Amino acid sequence: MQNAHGQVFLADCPTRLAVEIIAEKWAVIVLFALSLEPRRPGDLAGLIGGISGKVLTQTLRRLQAYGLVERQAYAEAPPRVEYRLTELGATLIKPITALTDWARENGEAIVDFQENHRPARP
Amino acid sequence: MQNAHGQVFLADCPTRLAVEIIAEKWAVIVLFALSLEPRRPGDLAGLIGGISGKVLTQTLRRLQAYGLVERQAYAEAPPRVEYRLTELGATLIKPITALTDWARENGEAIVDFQENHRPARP
DNA sequence: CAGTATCCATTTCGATACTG
DNA sequence: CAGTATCGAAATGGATACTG
Repeated sequence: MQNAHGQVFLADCPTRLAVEIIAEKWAVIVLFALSLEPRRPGDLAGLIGGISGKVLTQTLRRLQAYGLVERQAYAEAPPRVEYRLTELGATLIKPITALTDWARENGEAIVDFQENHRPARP
Repeated sequence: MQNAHGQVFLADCPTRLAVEIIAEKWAVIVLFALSLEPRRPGDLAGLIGGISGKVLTQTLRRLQAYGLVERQAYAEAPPRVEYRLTELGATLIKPITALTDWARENGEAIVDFQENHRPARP
C-alpha cells in the first residue's frame, strides 16, 4: 500500500484492523481470560476484576461481531450463558501471549523508568 | 495474583500495563513505523497517513514517558528532530510483529465474517 | 444470572490557528 | 519544521436501576 508520494505505508490496513480490535481497555484481557476454557459472564467478571457488567457485555458483543467469540445460551432457569473463542479467535491467542510475555519481562523496567523520570522536581 | 475469592487473575498487572500502552489508536502504528529507522515527525506523519500533528506529538510524548521512544533534537534552522526506539522500545517490536502478522493472515477472514453477519436484513 | 437502559464524567481525537 | 493552544465532537467507560 502506498501513499500519495509513493511511499509504503508501514501501517497498512490489516495492522489498523488489529489495532482496532485490541485497542480497547478490556478486549485483550477478555480474550486472554477465554483462552483456557469457555466461561460465563459472571465468572469472567470475577476473574478479571474491575469491569462492570455493562462494559463486559459491550466488549463481548464487539468480539462477537468480529467473529472472535461465540455465545451459547442454555434454556435454563436461572439463565446460563457461556462464551468461548471461535476458531478464528483462538488464532489471536498466540500474538496476545507474545504481548503478555513481553509485559511480564519488561513491565518492571517501564515502571522504573517512569519513577526516575517524574514530570518535575521541587 | 489472586482476587477476593482466591482465584487467579488471568489479567495480571503486567498485562494491564501492556494494554495501557498499546490501547491507543496510534501507539502501535508509530512504534511499528519507528522499528526500521529513526524518523522525523513529518516523515512519520506522511508514512502513517491520517494522523494530525497534534496527536502524533501526543503519542510520541507518551511513548517517551514509558521509556520506549527517544527524542533527539538538532540545533539547526529549520529545526530538525528525530525519534527513535530505545533499547526497551525495541523489545516491543517482536510482539507487535506477531500481531501485525496475525492481522495479515486473518484480516480478510474477519472482514468476511462482518459482511456475512450484518446487523439486520430488510 | 444475564442483559438492557440511562445518565454522566473522562478521555481521545480532529481541525485550525499560531509561535519559535 | 516542530510544537503548542484552543475548541468542539465523539468514543469510551463507570455507576445505578431495572427487566426477563
